[in-house]
Amino acid sequence: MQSQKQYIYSVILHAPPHITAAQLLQLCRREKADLAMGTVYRNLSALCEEGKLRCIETPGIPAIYDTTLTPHEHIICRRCGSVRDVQLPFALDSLLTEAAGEELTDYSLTMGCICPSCRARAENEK
Amino acid sequence: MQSQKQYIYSVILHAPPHITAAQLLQLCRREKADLAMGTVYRNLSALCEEGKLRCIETPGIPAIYDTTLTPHEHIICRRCGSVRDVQLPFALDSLLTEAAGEELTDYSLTMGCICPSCRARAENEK
DNA sequence: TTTTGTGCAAACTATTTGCAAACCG
DNA sequence: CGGTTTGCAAATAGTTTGCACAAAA
Repeated sequence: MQSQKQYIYSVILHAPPHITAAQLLQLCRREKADLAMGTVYRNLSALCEEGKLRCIETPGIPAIYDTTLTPHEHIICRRCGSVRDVQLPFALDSLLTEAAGEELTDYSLTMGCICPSCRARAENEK
Repeated sequence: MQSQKQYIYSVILHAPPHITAAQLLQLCRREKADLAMGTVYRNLSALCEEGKLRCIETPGIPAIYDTTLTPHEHIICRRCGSVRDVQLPFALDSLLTEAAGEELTDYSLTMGCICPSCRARAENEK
């Protein structure tokens, strides 16, 4: 039998580009009804450590797993929760390292917005 | 009797500049043994909404409350958890807004490092 | 007396972990 | 057989909330 890790990886590759562990579990369970939450988390962590996934942790909301490995940041709609990639036209980590005056082990950045469609909906409701 | 909110505010003003709700509770309980955790959280939230405090939420670690209101970012030692302010020599929010191409409601940034004293300690243990 | 604040305990959410059974080589 | 992976359930951590009572206005 195919390992759950491989299976989970194949599912996430064909899923929307930003997905939470719970959403992924739901997707997987369509085919494998007895897949356990713990297994999903364990394997997602493993895949992150292998460098096959990125995990975006943002305060207050569930972690989002991302299959895009090239450097980019994220903007999330505070109303509907949708996530969009943002390419910065400069090397943020160098700027931060310089400003901090010491080596960084990591940094975490998330931007918040009200996305265009939520904004439009809000307009309509006025 | 003085409201707990005023009391909590006065304690945090004289406490170390970055403090968690749990640490603050401990401090407060030296004088007021029956202060409740829920009360601390409720009043810290209220003080934040009044703009008297900033709350720095970072994935994986308890929120840190900060009495410094001028714009700055934070770097945290991944080994000992100590927090230090970092002044950026540029306006990050403008850069981010421009890169995102839309208005931001907020952004959250935290840098991680191994602080000098932890680094020194690690050297010694080699 | 109507509103507001408080202590307590329980609830909540996302994630992690211990363990025994299942699987794989 | 012996190490690894899984499902399950319980544990964890930080924070929030419901509620009955106390305080204040």
